[in-house]
Formats: sequence, structure tokens, C-alpha cells
Amino acid sequence: MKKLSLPKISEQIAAPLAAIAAPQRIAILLAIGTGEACVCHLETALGWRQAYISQHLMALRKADILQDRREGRYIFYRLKNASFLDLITASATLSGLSAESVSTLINAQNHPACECPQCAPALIPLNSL
Amino acid sequence: MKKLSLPKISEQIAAPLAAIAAPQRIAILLAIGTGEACVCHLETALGWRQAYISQHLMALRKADILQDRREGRYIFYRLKNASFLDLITASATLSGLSAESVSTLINAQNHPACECPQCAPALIPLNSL
DNA sequence: TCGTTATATTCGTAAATTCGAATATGTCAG
DNA sequence: CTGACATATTCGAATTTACGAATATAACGA
Repeated sequence: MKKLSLPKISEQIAAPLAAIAAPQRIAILLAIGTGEACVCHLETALGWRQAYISQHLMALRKADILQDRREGRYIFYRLKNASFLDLITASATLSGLSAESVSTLINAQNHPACECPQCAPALIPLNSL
Repeated sequence: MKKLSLPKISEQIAAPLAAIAAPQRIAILLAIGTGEACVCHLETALGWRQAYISQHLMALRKADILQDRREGRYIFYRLKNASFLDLITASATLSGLSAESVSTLINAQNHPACECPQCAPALIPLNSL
């Protein structure tokens, strides 16, 4: 088997963690959850500026954590690997949060104030956030 | 159940990740592994300056990831929760590394070039003292 | 083609982080 | 007490990162 040095392997392991280890990125990943989300959805879900969200999405894309898919004017983002959510849940547990309190925030659903093609069809009141 | 906001919860989740998400910290945590290690052990295992290691140890202590125990002149560090290693392994898997290649690096054992009280006994006959 | 909408990118500065150098603290032996 | 050793802490310059502002691109409808 290939022998890897500790420094080399540590760098490789740190890369995805570094991309995720920011409150804003965690929030984005939780908002996307196991489904898909367009930027405008994240805009209303998180209440941030569009360009700001795009910047973080770009970082997550570069880190190979997110993949994007264009559909007309919209671009939908999705986790490349659902295990990234497990990583987040694991970290939540380690900081004393219940797995349940996290899972209720993992949101692949519609947002009431969002009018993107995913949310608009349904008008389900959601008392999240 | 307590209702937590997405920004708040994201910040809490990000905290331990941010503390871990650096190649140096990963290397330290892997070197400590499931056992204990004094600073001098890490010094020889990693080949870094003492003060530099202490700085990273301080960060990990503040993040509540490591705990320390003094024994005479030596201070031994140990993970507060072995699950932090699982977090690292999970991240390794996500970056395409085999779990095995990581586990061989998780090192609670002696280091041949280390003369700290944990390692030395195996190398130096007691009757030479 | 033009305007509108959805999203991306570039740029500059403020804020945070990194890491070396120097120094401090705490413990033990003599 | 003194010196040696293990480790911690402080400080500051250099590098990196965060984020707002402005601008660019791409798709669609008219």
C-alpha cells in the first residue's frame, strides 16, 4: 500500500473541514440539506445578500462539496455527498447539541417567503428559523 | 424542546470544526490518537518547535477538544472525546483517503526517537539509571 | 435587440490568523 | 536558592481571509 506522510495526509484531511468550518457555510449546507436549492431560495431562507451567498457557494464548489445544475435562469445547488451532513451532525453532537435539534434544521423543503420555482407552487407555512 | 436559530446553531457547530480544520491540528490529534502524549513527544514525532506546538495545543484546549494532565514536569494531552478522531476519519474518507491509511497514522504508541517517559522505558534499560 | 432577472466574479480594504522570537512559569535536582 | 528542563504565553509583522461595493455574465421574454 502507498505510504503517506503525516503532513501530507493531514493537509488532505483538513481541506474539506476548512471549507465547511464557517457558520455561514454550515447554514448554507443545512439549508440545502439533502435536496436542492437555488440561490434565491437561500437568499430568502438566510436573509443575506445575493453576492455574499454566491461567494460562499463558490468556495464550497471549489472544495468539491457542492455541485450545481443550471435550469433556465436558475442554478440549483446540491451536496455532492450527503455524508457532509453527517459530518455536520457529528460536530453538532460534539458541541453538545442533540442530533434532533440539527435534523429539524436540515431543510430540503419549501420556504414560505420564497418564490423560487421550488417553493412557489406550495404555500405551506413553515415555522422554521 | 428548545428552539434554536439557524445562525446560532451554525455557529456552535462550526466552532469545533474550525479548531480542527488545520493540517497542523489534524497532525497533532492523529499523533495523540486514543492515548496520551506530552509536548516533547509531539516535538519529536512532528519535528516542530516546542512553542509552536504549544500554541496549537492551546487552541485545541480552548476549543475544548483536548484536556491536559500534569505529571511532574511533563504535561500530557489527551482527547476529551475520542469521537473527534471519527470526525477526522470521516473527513479523510470524504477526501478520498482510505480509512485504513488514516488508522495506521493514529498513533498512541511509542516513537523510536522520543525520550519522553512514555517512550524511553522501552528503549533504555532501567539498570542503566 | 433591449430590459429584466438570476447568478457570478473582481477588487479593495478591514479584520483575523499565522508563526517566529522572546520571555515567562512551573517543577525538579542538587 | 540555583540551574536545568518542560511547557506556556505574549508580542508583532507578514500573510491570509472576510465581506461590501461594483460590475459582469447568462438566460429569458417582449
